[in-house]
Amino acid sequence: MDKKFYITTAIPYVNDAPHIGHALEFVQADTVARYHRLLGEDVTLLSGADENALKNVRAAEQAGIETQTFVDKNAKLFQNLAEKLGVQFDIFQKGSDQEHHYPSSQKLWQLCQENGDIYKKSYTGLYCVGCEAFYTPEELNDKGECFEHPGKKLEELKEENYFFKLSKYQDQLINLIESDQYKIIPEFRKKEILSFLKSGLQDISISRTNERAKNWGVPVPNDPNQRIYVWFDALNIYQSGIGFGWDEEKYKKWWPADLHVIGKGIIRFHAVYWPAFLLSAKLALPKKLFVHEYLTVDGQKMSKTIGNVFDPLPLIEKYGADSVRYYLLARVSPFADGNFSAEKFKEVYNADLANGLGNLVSRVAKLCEQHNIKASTPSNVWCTDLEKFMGEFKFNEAIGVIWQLIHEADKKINEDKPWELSTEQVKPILEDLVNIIQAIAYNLKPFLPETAEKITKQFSGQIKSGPPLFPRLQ
RNA sequence: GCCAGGGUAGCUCAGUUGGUUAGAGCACCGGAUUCAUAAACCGGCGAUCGUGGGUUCGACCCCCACCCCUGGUACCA
Repeated sequence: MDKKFYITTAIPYVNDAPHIGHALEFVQADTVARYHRLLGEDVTLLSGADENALKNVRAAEQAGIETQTFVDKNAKLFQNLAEKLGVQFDIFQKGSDQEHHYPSSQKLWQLCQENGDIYKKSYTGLYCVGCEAFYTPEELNDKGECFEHPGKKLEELKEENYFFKLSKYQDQLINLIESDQYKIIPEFRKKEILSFLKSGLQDISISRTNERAKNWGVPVPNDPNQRIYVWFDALNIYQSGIGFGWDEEKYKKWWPADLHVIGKGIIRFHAVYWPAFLLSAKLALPKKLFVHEYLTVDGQKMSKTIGNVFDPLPLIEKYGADSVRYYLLARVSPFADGNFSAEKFKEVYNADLANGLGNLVSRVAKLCEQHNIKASTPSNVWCTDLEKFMGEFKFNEAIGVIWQLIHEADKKINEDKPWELSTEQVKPILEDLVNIIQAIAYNLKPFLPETAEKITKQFSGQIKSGPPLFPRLQ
């Protein structure tokens, strides 16, 4: 039996189309998944759609269509983006899936309930009728009004909800995270969560009335008047997608998750709420949480009001999935906000892909063609330190190691000047270069799968020159 | 306000336990070359290391103050 590796992306809200930030996360997760497949592990990559959020209901209302139709349509946009990026989701679990996800989430609820961690309590908060949402005082302007509806007074509203005893798990969580039994990467995020945990936890509300939820979402077991609050069921997509509550065999095989990949904005839900729910239900905890940062566009945060939300699809159409993957993996730090700009993209494309990788492959292929070189069987070994960097999620450094090979090969060609030599003299030199190219192709597989495949094909059997992998842009 | 992490060449970043002229890639300029996508290779330009003090024989690296940026500071109901 191969070792299993279960990895997930975050489950995005589907109240809008995906943007370049989603592409970043998809590509990171896919790269890790592909890498583990190459290590010979049995891998499942799950993504999905958080469809039960009230945001979706409102967005559907605005669009004037049924909520279900709306989320189905948007979920497809995310799946389409993944496909266009060469990202292979083995499972895409929808939150509105009544056949599997509903009973699964209700099961989680019941397990927590059996353990005595769910209780009813009334919640009092400031409610904006216009937004149909509660706000905390900090979220309001200096007049105490919400920003969407200035001039409108907020109501103090009271509502009975089910609460989860988060406070009960404070010490256990601190221990689990401190000891890395649930490992949070990078370290500064771990510290941030620990300081949050140590500041003391309050219980959280995990249900809404039907009225507030607009009758949308997973019903609370044995209470027809309430729906499960979206975070409780959205997190459970990680389990409902692999059989929890509907296929125990499957669930047993894959759970716990070996890795959750998420953005910094939702770390609390994944580092605190999620493990607490699982502890309460007496289920195994995920092993690792990798937290990436955000992308800015032209140095600014993406926002609808600024109007700079960047759609990656046209970019993929024009330059190919691997060009976009390369930028996101090699030129965006995994642990710091990265920037995306069209100029920078073009610069990187020309310097690294066209002039670097593409040109090296072209020149070696041509020389091999001229001297009738046949490729030997590739040896498929990882570059020095690549495994180390991958273990630390340093995709940019891992790729840097591959590019080191490219530069060395280019340098060697210039020194050896194979074009001045006879076929007999040049043969060992070219064979050496072919080995290097094959090594580059193999190491590229997790990052640029399509390109790796092309090179592997070109450098097997009789080697011939071909069209440029990455045509230079003017 | 408090907590955490940052401010190093035009841009993105490296800089080990403080120690000779602070590094790399990209961009830019020049040389040389042709196997290659006017690509590769070689060389050059380019940093008072946020500011002001201090410790030390010696600090980008330690201490103090200040300025600026980012994230967190929860029933995101």
